[in-house]
Amino acid sequence: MKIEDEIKQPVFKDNHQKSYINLMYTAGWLGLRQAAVFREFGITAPQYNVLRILRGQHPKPATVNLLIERMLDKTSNASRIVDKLEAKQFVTRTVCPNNRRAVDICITEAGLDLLRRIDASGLIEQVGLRNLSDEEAAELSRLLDKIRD
Amino acid sequence: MKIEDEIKQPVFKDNHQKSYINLMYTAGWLGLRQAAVFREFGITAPQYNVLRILRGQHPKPATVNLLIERMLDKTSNASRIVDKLEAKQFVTRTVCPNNRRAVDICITEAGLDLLRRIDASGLIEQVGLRNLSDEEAAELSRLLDKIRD
DNA sequence: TGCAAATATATGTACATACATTAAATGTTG
DNA sequence: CAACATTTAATGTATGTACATATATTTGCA
Repeated sequence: MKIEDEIKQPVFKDNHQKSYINLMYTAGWLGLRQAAVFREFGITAPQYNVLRILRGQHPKPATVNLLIERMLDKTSNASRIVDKLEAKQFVTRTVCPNNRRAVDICITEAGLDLLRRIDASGLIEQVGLRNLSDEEAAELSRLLDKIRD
Repeated sequence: MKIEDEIKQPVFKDNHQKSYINLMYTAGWLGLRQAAVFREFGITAPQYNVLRILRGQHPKPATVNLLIERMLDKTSNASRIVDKLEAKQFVTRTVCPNNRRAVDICITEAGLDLLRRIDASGLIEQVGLRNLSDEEAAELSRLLDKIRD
């Protein structure tokens, strides 16, 4: 459905405004679908993103700083997301021996297993941009990079 | 900056995954900048969106249902956003006489004035997609519509 | 050495989001 | 018309977001 119909706004000031609104709307639309998948597995999207970063580091630990650097939403509160994952025993948190200000965060076997099950389900791909061709996906990424220049 | 560098992830599974992550990241990036503008005027982005919808209806009232239909994030809690706007006296809320389940929400003169000041500041345009040409903005919107098909 | 600045993380507060539930008013139908 | 279903909005709870502030540790340097 076109964005005009989705939000029942028949006319926009210009293509820039229309595209901006479409971008924010579509990100929310995708986020909702993604969240529904994660909910089946008992986590949220930010928690999933943190787990993926930790898997990328495994078996090395990550610090909160490293998580913030790599998270999609850089200003989100990594500490509290780690709190939730720790409560579910998907990560461990230990004071870093070399630098006692920092905290070493590691994904547990249960965390790795959860990611494996999510990957194996194939549900993530179904929520993605499967309607776009490879070329269209590349062009979209190019335009998005340009927005942030 | 390219998305690979923004989140320090040098390689993606495919263009679809890269583009998906880029979309979510860019929406957050734009949202942060937009929020900074609204903060200067004492409101948040969802509150601004509700005020714009109400201005579009003015002088007719809107119901909570109408707001939900037209909001960018359809699942957000329109009731509580209206609470905040009412506390700042940018909207009024009165029980609808024809249907006492519903609530008539109207933008006040102070609300209209706030929107005028935000528009006049030109700050919104500065946060938008000014790096894209008109054709690129149109192409982006087309791709986004296709994602949601 | 000692003290200020920088670093790393955690916490507090206000707001928003997501979803389930509740409460009141209205519609429907046997 | 009475019982039940539907509609409309508000509320409860858990999580996340944005930013300011606090706390502990380390570093730099006078």
